[in-house]
Amino acid sequence: MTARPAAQPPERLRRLPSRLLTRTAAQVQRLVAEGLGEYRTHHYALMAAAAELGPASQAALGQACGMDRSDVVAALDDLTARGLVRRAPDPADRRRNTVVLTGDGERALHELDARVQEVQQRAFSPLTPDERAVLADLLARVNRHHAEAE
Amino acid sequence: MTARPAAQPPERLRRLPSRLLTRTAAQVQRLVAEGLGEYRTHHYALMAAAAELGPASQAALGQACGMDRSDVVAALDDLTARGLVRRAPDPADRRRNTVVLTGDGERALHELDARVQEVQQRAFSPLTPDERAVLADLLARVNRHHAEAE
DNA sequence: GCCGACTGTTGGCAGCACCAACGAATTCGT
DNA sequence: ACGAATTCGTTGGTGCTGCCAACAGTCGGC
Repeated sequence: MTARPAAQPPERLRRLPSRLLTRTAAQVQRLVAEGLGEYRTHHYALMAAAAELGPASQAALGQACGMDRSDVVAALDDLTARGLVRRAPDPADRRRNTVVLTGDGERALHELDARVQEVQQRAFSPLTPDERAVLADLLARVNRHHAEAE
Repeated sequence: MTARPAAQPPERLRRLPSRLLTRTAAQVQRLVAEGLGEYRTHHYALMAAAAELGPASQAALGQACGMDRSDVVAALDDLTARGLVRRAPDPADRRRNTVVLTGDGERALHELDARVQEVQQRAFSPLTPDERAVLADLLARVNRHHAEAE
């Protein structure tokens, strides 16, 4: 070993809040992905939305999850293929598909809920409960500020 | 207008710290990307590393920026094509390329520094300076925790 | 001198976030 | 009532970021 210079990130990057934010998000996202196993975040988001909204159109689900219509299609294709969700044309508005969670879908969602909660613990384990709350609050305010501006 | 149901995200997602983190990061990242204009974050990171490390190998730059060797190659290809960086074989170790910032590169970096700083202001504008410091500290601790575990 | 490790390079993949266009269906404006 | 504008699902792309595998050339330790 030739006495590595420690390879510290450049000063400008180390002090850059946006970088800290995106890199930490990437680390946590990686943990989440591992926790979700065979599912993607899109799958979990849509199942959660379907469970809470009840029968809803794809557009409604997409809007609730903040995802693009085309990505909703792809994710629902996966979920229907696994029998976790049913897509049926809405008789009241034939443009729409009514999406509902199947029994298997509900079971899968509960399972994922557990896995996701477990990951939250590990992801933010360096912080006390109070600190986690502070972090969530600060992030929520930043998030909201940028979301409000459409 | 037909009284939109507000399309609030599902409860489970709204309360999910990891989601808050990743979505906020995405919002901020978008601002950064706009601020960087014709450059990517990789470009800025590498130029910053090159400026602070002085003449260095691609491997050293990549390690400093936490990016993959292959991505370093691609980004440096862009930067050399724009004349912002020079790649020369290291006579002391012919495996390596010595990378240095050109005059144009330094000027471009200064310009980007300014743009990036301006973006930080806008990105975290809902927070007071104290709160920004708290946020940075919390993120840094989470970040460090996951980084230490290799 | 050999073998293992490192370097740059190529080429690939996955996830997430987008965007454009299209046909079918519905709603709005008048 | 009827044409225009809008909505919905779908298809098929794009870009950025973060990876990984393989390979040839080079170097270091033994």
